[in-house]
Amino acid sequence: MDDSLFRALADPTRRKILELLTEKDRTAGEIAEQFPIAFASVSHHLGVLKAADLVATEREGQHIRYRLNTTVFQEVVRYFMTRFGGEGEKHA
Amino acid sequence: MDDSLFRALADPTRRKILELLTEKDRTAGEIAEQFPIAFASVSHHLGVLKAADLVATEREGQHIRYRLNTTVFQEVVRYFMTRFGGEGEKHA
DNA sequence: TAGACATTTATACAATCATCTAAATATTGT
DNA sequence: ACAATATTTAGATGATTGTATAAATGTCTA
Repeated sequence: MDDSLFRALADPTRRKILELLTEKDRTAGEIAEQFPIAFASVSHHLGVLKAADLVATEREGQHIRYRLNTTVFQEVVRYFMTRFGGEGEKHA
Repeated sequence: MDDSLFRALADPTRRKILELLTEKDRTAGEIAEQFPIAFASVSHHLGVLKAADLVATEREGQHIRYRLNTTVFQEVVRYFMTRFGGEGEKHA
């Protein structure tokens, strides 16, 4: 379980980005316009998420489309369940 | 899902502390001696974990005993499963 | 190839953070 | 009450981080 993963999750803007990507894949611009900060700042956040392997990208002409890497989230869930797991998730 | 929770999890020393507490409850001193940093620094980390409600404390004479707050971990697991969940946890 | 659009990279800066040492607080035993 | 032990709090410092603006890169279309 890489350190970059938890650091990436520590920022609320990045978590919001991940939630946006839950709904559907989006381009960098579509993501950026959801936030009151500069495009370049969002791009930086996207870079952090990508470095943590939480998202993947694909170029689509001028645009770059981002999508969740769900595999990594499964690893996160597994991390918490195995280490601190307890019994809170049985029914899901 | 509080921001302090994710920020608390972002530091590797704090995650290690949590893993130590998985094995058994421990006093601040027992925890601190596991790390190469100053006791005061560990105490600071413990404060962060407590502020995030990831651990709870109980005074025992001169010592202060720390224990995991497993309820919060269940919330973390639920957070990931509901938002990004997918199917990675079915069999656990 | 030039210009427009989409995105990232470079650079700078203020804020936050992890750590340290020293001082303060709390408890116990003499 | 005093000294010893356990732990936290205060204050300082260097490193990291989130954000901004400006410049660079990549892609499309005329």
